[in-house]
Amino acid sequence: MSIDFEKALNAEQLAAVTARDGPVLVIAAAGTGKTRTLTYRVAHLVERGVDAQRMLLLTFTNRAAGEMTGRARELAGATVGGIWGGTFHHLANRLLRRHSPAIGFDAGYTILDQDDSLSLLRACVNELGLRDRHFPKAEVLLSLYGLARNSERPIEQVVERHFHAEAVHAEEIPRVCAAYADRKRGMNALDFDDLLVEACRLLRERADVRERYQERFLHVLVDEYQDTNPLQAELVDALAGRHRNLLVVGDDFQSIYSWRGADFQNFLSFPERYPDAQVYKLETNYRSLPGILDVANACIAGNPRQFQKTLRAVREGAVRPVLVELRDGGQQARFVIEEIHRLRREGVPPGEIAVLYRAHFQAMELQLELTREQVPYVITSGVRFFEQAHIKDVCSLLRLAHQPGDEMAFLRLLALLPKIGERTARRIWEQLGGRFSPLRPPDVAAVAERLPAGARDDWQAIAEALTGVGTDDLRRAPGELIERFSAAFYERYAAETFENYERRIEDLDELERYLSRFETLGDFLNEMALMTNLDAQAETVRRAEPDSILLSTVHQAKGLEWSAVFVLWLAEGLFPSGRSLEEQGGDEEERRLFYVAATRAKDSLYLCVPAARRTKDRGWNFYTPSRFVTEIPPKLVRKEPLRYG
DNA sequence: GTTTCGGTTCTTTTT
DNA sequence: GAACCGAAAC
Repeated sequence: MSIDFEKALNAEQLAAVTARDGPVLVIAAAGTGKTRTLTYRVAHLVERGVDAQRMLLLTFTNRAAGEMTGRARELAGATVGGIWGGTFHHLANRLLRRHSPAIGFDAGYTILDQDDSLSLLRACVNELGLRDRHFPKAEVLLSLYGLARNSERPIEQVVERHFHAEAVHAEEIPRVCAAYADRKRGMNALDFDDLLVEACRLLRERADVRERYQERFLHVLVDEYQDTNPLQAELVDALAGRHRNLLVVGDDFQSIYSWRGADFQNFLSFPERYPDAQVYKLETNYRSLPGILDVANACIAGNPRQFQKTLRAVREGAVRPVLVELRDGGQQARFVIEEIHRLRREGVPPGEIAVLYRAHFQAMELQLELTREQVPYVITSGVRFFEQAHIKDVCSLLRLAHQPGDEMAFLRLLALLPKIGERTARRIWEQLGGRFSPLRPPDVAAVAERLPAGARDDWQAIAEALTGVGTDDLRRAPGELIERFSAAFYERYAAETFENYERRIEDLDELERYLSRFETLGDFLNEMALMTNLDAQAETVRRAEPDSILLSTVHQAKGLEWSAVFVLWLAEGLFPSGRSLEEQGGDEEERRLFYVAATRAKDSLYLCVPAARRTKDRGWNFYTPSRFVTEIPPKLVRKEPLRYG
C-alpha cells in the first residue's frame, strides 16, 4: 500500500510532510491544514519504515492525539497505534509512574485536580492564620504559583509583578506556597504543575532515564507549539536531544495561553535554538471565505512583533462577516436563535454551528433562551465531567480501593457523612495512620468505631454494601463497587443534597460505562485527572444529540471549525476582558483570542455587539463596542440593521 | 470545638 | 451556582 502524498497535499504541506530528518519548524496559519500536515507526516514516517513506537506526538488535548493517530492509521495501517501520544501532562504522568522512585517519591502518587489544589491551598492559608478579606484568594494564589513554576521564575518575582501597588500581605505568599508544597509532599500528591516540574527534574537529574527515552524517541512531533511554556519546551528539547528529529507546528498568532506560562518566544526563537532547523510556512487557507480572513487579518495587524504571515484564501465568495449591534443580552440571544433557524432552513446542519464567547458566564442568557425555544445545544461547561461533585464523591471510593493512602479521597468520602466535616475527617485519618481501604473489613470497622453517633448509620449501610467485595471483584468489575455504594448510600445522599439529583445519578451510569473501557481501575484513575474538557465531552457529544449546536469558550474552540460561528459580547471590558487588559501584553493576547475566534468560521461569521448588560440588582451596565470591532474597516463587514425594538 | 445553615456576593481563559 | 461569612445548633 502506498499513499499518494502529492495528490493529497498542496506544495506547502507536502514540503513539510516530506521534510528530511532534523529539526523542523512549521509555521501554520489558521485553517491551512495543520492537523492534516501532522497526520500525513506521521503516515509518511511510518511509510519510510520508522516504528510508530519510536514516535512521540504531543498535542493540546488527548482527543487531538487520538484523532490524528486514528487518521494516520487509516492512511498507513494499524502499526501507527503504537505511537506515544497525548498532552504534556499525560506524557509527564507516564514517565513519572514508571520512574518517580528514581527521584525520590512513590509511583503511586495521586494527582490533584484544580479543585483539590484550591481546597488544599485554602487549608494552608487558614492554618497559617492568614485568612482575611484582604488576603488573595486561593484562585489567585494558585495561578501565581502555577505561573511561577511553569515559567521557572521565583514566586517572589511573579508576586511582585502581579501586585504593582503596595500590596496585600504579598510577602506571605511564598510561605503559603511552601506550606502547600509540604502538604502535597506529605500526602504523596502531585498537582498539574508538579507533573511537568517533576518530569523535567527526572530527565535533568537522571541521565540513565533521559538517555533511555532520548534513544527511544526517533521522532518527536509537537502540535500547538506556540502555547508551550518553558518547562514544556525543556521537556521536548530533552526528549529530542539525541536524534534531534523534532518537528514543531504552530502559529504565533494563535498563542492564547500566556496566563498559564505559555511563551510564544519558544516558537519565535526555535530557529535560534536549532540553527539547522528547516522552516516551512503554510499560508494557504482552505477553511474560510475571503471576507472572514480579511477581518481576521485586519485585527491581527495590530500585533507587530510576530512572524508575518499572509493568509491566502483558496475559497471564493463575496460574503462579508455580519456585524450586529444589539440592545442587550436578551436581544443578542434572540438574534442568535433567529439566525440559527435561518441557517437551518438554508440546510446548515446544527453540528456546523457554534457560538463562542470569552467567558463561560457570558453564555447563561443564551442557554436559557435556547432551552425555551427548544433548540438543542451542548456546552463545553466550566465544570468538567470528572470535576463535578458527585463524580468525585463516588470516585473517592474507587481511589481508596486502588490506593489506600489517598488522603484527599478519604477526606472527601468521610465528609459525605452527616456530622463529619473537615476536622473530624482529618482526625480520623490520622488515627488510622494514613491508610484506609474500603475493601478491608478491619479498616471499615476501624472507621465505624471512631465516628460520632450521628454518622454511624450511614457508614453501616456503606459497610454492608462493601462486604464480600474483594480485590478480585474490583479488578474484574469496578463498576460494581459504584453500584453498590450508590444503592446503599449515595442515591439517597444525592437526593437530599442536590436539586437535579436524577441527572447526577444518570451521570454515575455514564461513569460506569466510561470505566468499562479501561483495562484496569488503575488505568482509569491515572487518566481521570488528566482528562481535558474536550476529551470527556467528545463522548457525550457523540452519544447525545448530533443535532446540537455547540456553545464554547474561544479557548476551547481552538483547533476546531464550523460553517457558521457567532461571537458574543464583543464589548470593551468583556471581550477584550477588562481583567486581561490589566495584565502586561493583555491587549495583544486578547487580540489573538479574537483572531482565533474569527478564524474558526468557514462560511458565516457573526460579530455580536450588545450595548448593555443587566446587573444583578436590576440595573444596567453600558458598554462601548469592542476595539476589535471598531478597528475593522467598515467596508469589510455587513452591518445588520436592528430588528428588535 | 465542629458542623450546619442561611444569606450575600461575584463570576476569565485550562492542564 | 458555588464560595464565603457569620451565627446558630449540636
